[in-house]
Amino acid sequence: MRARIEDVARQAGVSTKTVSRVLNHEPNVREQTRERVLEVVRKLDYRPNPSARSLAANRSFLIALLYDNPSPNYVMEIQGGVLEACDAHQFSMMVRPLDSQAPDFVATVQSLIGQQRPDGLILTPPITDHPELLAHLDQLDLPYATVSSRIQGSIGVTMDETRAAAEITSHLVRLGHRRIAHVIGHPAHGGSELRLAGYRKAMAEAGIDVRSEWVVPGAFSFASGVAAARQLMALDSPPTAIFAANDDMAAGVIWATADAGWRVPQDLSVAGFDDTPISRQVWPAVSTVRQPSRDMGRIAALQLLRRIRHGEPGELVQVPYTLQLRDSTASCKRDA
Amino acid sequence: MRARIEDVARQAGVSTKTVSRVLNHEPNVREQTRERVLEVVRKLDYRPNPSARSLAANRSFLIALLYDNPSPNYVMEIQGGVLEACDAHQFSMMVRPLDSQAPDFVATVQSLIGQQRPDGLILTPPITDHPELLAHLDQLDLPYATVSSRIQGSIGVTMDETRAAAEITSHLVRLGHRRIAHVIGHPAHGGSELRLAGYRKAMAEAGIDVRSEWVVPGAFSFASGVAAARQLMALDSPPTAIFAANDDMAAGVIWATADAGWRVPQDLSVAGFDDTPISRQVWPAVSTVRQPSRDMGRIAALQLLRRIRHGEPGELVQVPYTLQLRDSTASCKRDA
DNA sequence: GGGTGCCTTGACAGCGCTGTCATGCTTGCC
DNA sequence: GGCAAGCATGACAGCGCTGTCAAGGCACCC
Repeated sequence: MRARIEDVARQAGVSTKTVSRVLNHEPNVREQTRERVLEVVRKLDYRPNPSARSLAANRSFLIALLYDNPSPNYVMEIQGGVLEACDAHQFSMMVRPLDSQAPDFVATVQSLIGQQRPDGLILTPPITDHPELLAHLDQLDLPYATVSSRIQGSIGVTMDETRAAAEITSHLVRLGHRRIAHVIGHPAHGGSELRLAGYRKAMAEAGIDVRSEWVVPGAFSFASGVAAARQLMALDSPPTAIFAANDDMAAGVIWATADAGWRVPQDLSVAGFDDTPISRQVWPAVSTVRQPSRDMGRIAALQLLRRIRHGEPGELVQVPYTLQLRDSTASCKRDA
Repeated sequence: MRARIEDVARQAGVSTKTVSRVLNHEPNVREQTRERVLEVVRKLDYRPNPSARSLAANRSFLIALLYDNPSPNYVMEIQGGVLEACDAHQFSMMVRPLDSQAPDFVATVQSLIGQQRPDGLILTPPITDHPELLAHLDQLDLPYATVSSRIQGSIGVTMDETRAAAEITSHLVRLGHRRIAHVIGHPAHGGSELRLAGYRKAMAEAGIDVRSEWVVPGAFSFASGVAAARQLMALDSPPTAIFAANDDMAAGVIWATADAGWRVPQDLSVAGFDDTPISRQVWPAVSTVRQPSRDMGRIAALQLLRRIRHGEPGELVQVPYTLQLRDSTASCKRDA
């Protein structure tokens, strides 16, 4: 049978409550007592029973990571970061794939909360952009942190997507491109607008008029990249560069151009966003914007835990991005 | 305040124990009583407190999914399947990324078990092939299910990888190829051997002698596919087809050939294994073997739950594969 | 009619922790 | 020296459920 708190208490010559104090880093324990307890804990390899702890403390020590199927790569990275933070704070993590477009979305989340009773939630895009859910959570007074979103008053982690999108667009301009198209992301995803705004900003700064046919809708999927590329290649005066709002779509664009016999980057430059593995696994490798997804997961979880554990307000941390310039972008040949 | 079992019992006019019986599908409850209880449960939207349940029942109602970073795509699929099964049985799932090569691997798992106390484990490759861990789990008498492995006496789910590998190799033979190379998977992964065996079997059946330089080591990564392809292309008489033991490596092979100016499938046919999204996201799309990963996750979890919940032995279920023939394989041109 | 055995139900203890509150001890200060 | 204030610690109840065991009710049989 495994050790219980009572065994530790007896061997250390203190009450169970004192052991509990030591284990939960509560104040007002003499240093000498603390050490004695910790020694017995080590000796017996004592681990508190999480169920008993949760029951008595009326908290689950659990946070839930909610996602709605952006790329598996992205989710796995975030998940890894969140787990890292949870481990460091004796919390556990549960994951929940969801369909944020479903009519019963909020009810589904509500049911999940009712069953598993997490102490807090981590929301990833596009779930971060679901006002009805956020309102519901606020009403329940259930803390949540958002990843990569700029919800007013929210805590979590964010990135300046607009500036990043502008920067990679400017990179294309500097290479000599003028006819630069943009494939928009999924409309339910707040990042789509921000990236589009960045594209427009950079184009405006370069003094280039954006023709309406250069801006085509996408859905963050490989397939939508293929469709967008076909549409753009069919224009009378096709673009010489395409900035897709994520890597999957950029890979789709490259696939479609290869399928049509175009060469990248000679005939067309292609840029993506996110630096997911797929950006390195197509040929040529895609120039893109790297966001530190794993760190973002970790930071979001840490902000949430600060809030849950210590009642601190928590903040919205902005993380840096970096341009990853690879082989899919080059100076403009076709117009030369 | 949320409803407790006592509230349900009072309103239904029964004891708490009877409510407990109904909720846990225990036998010997009169039908009429059961219905009355369930009605009150619905009315009050009662959900048992998982911590109290675990504490009293001395079980965690938790299963742990252990993985060591094969592709994120694969893990996400398995994870989705396992979650599905858990949801259907009121269990929860925790996930755990691990490094199965680390010296303290077994100790890490042990510590995880000690802390979270899962009622069972789901092992995914290559963790399924770690004899020391399996021995340890048997000794602890902690049930586990394996995915895609053929451990004697284990429960879970498997696929006939050897036959699948033989079949896709035969497909290349039928296209007219004779110089067919194979890129082996990661050596710690049991599937690598099985796929290699299938390749050899098909070659033998076709009466083709396998030259030793055609069989090159890989590691299931995109980069290892690139390296293997470069090695094979440098041969005096390079192969006309390459069967890589997974899709990531097949994508790497295609990348390397494009980089070297070879055309697929005109100059070289390439086949993969697994049917992960990457197989459709490179150009040309890769011919591969599809295994129903999500179903496999679900089935493995179901077998494990049968064992945990009902003490049934559980079995090793074999699932079917299908060949996905796409554009990366074609009849042999170079030798014609 | 009475005994046997099964079905159905309930009383109650207790799972292993933490919150509350009380207690004794130390320290600092006038 | 005496008193207030704060620190360190422990006793105890109770979190919400399930396991155990006992008991009552009922059907069925000889």
